[in-house]
Amino acid sequence: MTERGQAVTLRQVAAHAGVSRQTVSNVINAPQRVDPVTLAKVRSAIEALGYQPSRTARSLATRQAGLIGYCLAGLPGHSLYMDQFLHALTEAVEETGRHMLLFTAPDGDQGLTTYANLIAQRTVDAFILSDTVDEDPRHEWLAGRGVRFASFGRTWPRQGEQPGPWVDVDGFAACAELVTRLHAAGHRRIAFVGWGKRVMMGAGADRLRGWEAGCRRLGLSGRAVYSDSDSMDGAAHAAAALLDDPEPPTAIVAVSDLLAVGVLSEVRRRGLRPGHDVWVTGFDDSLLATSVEGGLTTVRQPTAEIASTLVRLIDNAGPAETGVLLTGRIVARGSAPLDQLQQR
Amino acid sequence: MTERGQAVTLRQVAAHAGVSRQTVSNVINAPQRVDPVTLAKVRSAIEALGYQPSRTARSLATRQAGLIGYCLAGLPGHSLYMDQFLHALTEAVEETGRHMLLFTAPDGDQGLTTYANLIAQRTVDAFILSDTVDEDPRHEWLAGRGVRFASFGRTWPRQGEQPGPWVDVDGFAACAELVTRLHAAGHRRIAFVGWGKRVMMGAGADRLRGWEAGCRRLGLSGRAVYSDSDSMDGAAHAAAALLDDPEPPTAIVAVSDLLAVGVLSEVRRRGLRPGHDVWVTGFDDSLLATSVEGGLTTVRQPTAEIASTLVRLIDNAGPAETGVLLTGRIVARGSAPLDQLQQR
DNA sequence: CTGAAAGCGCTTACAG
DNA sequence: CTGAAAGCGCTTACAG
Repeated sequence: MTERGQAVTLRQVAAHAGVSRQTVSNVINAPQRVDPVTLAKVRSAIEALGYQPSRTARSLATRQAGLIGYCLAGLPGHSLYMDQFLHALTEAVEETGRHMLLFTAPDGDQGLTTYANLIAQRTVDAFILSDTVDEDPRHEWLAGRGVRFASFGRTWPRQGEQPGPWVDVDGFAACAELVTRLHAAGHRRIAFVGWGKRVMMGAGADRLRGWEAGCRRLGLSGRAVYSDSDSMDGAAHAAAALLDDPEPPTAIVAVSDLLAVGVLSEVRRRGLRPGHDVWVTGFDDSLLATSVEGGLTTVRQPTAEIASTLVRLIDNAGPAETGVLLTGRIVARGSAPLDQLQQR
Repeated sequence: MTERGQAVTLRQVAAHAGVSRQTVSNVINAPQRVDPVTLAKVRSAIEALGYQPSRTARSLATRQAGLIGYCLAGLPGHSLYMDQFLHALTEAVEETGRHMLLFTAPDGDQGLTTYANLIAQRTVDAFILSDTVDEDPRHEWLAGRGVRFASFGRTWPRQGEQPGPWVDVDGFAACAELVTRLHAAGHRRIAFVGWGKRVMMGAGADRLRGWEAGCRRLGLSGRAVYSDSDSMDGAAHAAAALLDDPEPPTAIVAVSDLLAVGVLSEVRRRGLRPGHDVWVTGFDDSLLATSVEGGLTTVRQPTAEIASTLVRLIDNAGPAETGVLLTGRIVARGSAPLDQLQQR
């Protein structure tokens, strides 16, 4: 209760309970090897004094920071989804008794310096990587020096294997399934709206290929267009090009929720009704998906599972498990009222 | 280069340089009191070995965790803006040589337990609070036990003073100015779309009152409606009510970017042109603002300044500076092409 | 200006 | 089952 109240220490608990400091430590870290009577005595002393071990002291002794590093992506506003992800990740890390250490890093190799410093100072025990891009240099760099990490997203190396453990959501499968189910609902002209070609890589390309494969399998020849920016407006223009076609699509699969909302607005502006005249789907199940009228049909990422798997992979030193591909679940809403029963 | 390469320690640097460990410490922490020759010698040893002091050991000795705690708000997707804020905050904290420690907490008093534990374990030195709500219990609780913190947002206590240091953006002034400038642009019927009454508090109420005051000052009697949910759809319905009025508004001030985008979509659906037939403004300058066609006129929060001020307040033990009210800047875009020259 | 000593608050083998 | 000893890697006064 005093200003910055002198924290209670192990020593005080020991004195209070009339045992050695050693024993107090055992009560906390290895209670099974402590006599029940002693245990109770020490525990009530801990209770009475409100003792909690100092993380710092413990870290020094155990050589474990108890902190997992996570780099916040550059300014522009990384995907809306990352918000949810970060929350789930923080919870998953906390479940293992550790905490998340947030940091920022400049782009380019400078960024690696930040990772290096964090390791050199032993500030973190491991890293979680996200916002993974094609040929991401971080993975190989970290793996090369034996730093523990797990990546949300693949680096899609042109050759060789994915360096280090990763978790990803199968965008290919999800988009292919979207096509299958739209087809089953009667659609024959199913288009795709993707990110601009320059950023059409990694997850974006994976989703595109899934849509393509879905169409091919059914003998459909849909058209794919690309938004010139990662914005609703860019997607609206892309959708306009699609809808101006003499044979316009009756369904549009968008690579993200944000783009899907842009597509929706173009559909509405033309007096067309989403979910009736034109069906529209997104990806991520971000807050936008429940924010539009009727709701946006989208692919929900298994966020909690992604997070807990990442944390598990970090501790799995062995190369037994190198990658985990999770399944996204289609959530049907008004913008594309897919038959629930047909859901596999 | 070895697996989990044994980190270099002070002792090794001392041996390498042929001085005591003490002197190495001085080179790092008080170089001015070290002989230039020794300094150079030690520094080159540090360089050669790639030494960096262990944060944990240093923390134990200095009794400073070097970590600032920040609680991630509950799931639903706190404001889009919080993303930008978190990034800026992390950078500001890093500039003082510390890092951000992220954590989650259940709602209610349970949440306070998490804060208490973090302090008891001396895991963090201080907290940054955000997502502040009316009568937020955290502030008083922390202040009461002498825990350092700074709050983004006021708690709007019904009586008494704001407990502890805070930083906020003057939503009242920004919305009043919006009204003034819309009026100067010729608008006479300026409406407001706010958050549902249940959440109409804190920042939301502040902005509403600013709009009211702006109207009153000019003798305007605008209508305020509330979205029944924090969604584009809710805002679209609210806007519909407004536009169905026999004397519909020619300008609509929305309490957030998300609601503004909902308003925009309703405007467009009616074949009205934003920025021509109806002017629309938002708040936050989130990524949505540049994502809609023509862009959304909005109020930009001085994010970097908010963040750096918070960090400064944390270290200012003295009660000299209790609160800082910053000014939001109106960013004019297509949805409400306010005269740039008129900007004060 | 430099170094020997004590200490930060724990944990980890290791005796007893 | 319990305790005395050593150590984690630094910093902080304090002699010299």
